[in-house]
Amino acid sequence: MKADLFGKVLQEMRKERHLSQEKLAELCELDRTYISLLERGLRQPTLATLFKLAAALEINPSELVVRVEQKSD
Amino acid sequence: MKADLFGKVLQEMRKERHLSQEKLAELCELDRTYISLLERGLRQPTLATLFKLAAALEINPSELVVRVEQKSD
DNA sequence: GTGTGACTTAAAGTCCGTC
DNA sequence: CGACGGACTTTAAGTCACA
Repeated sequence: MKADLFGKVLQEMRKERHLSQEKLAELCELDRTYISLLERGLRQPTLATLFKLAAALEINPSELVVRVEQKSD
Repeated sequence: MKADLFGKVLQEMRKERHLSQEKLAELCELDRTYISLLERGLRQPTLATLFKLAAALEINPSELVVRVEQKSD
């Protein structure tokens, strides 16, 4: 599992929903720049952060993980 | 999402496979005491750790998360 | 609207051990 | 075999000024 896979998935999901990093950050109550760090693969989320992000994206946390798995192939 | 849900799922999955904490730790190259901390809900895994654990349990990472989601209900 | 570096604090994760 | 503790190192969490 490459370190930046999650970030790419996150960015894709965010853009599919036409959200800015700023707006997403607001929705999940995280810092804008932290979203940026995640998308660039400079941070790996904890499970708790994954759940927050999934909630903001209105998706099941497991669905987010599925997308990461698919990218692993 | 309660803090100890993941730990319970992890312990269930481990026991289903008749693995000791020590053996699981060896399989995923994590510390023996850390598995214990996870199962007791005193630590939350990062995404990378989730993938390691899932690999050792021979399950998809997303399946692990699904189990956590189910417990949330 | 985002990238980036620097930073502090909290938590992840290790290693030693005892019971 | 697992709970638990202490001391430790590494990394995530969370924020900031600035480009």
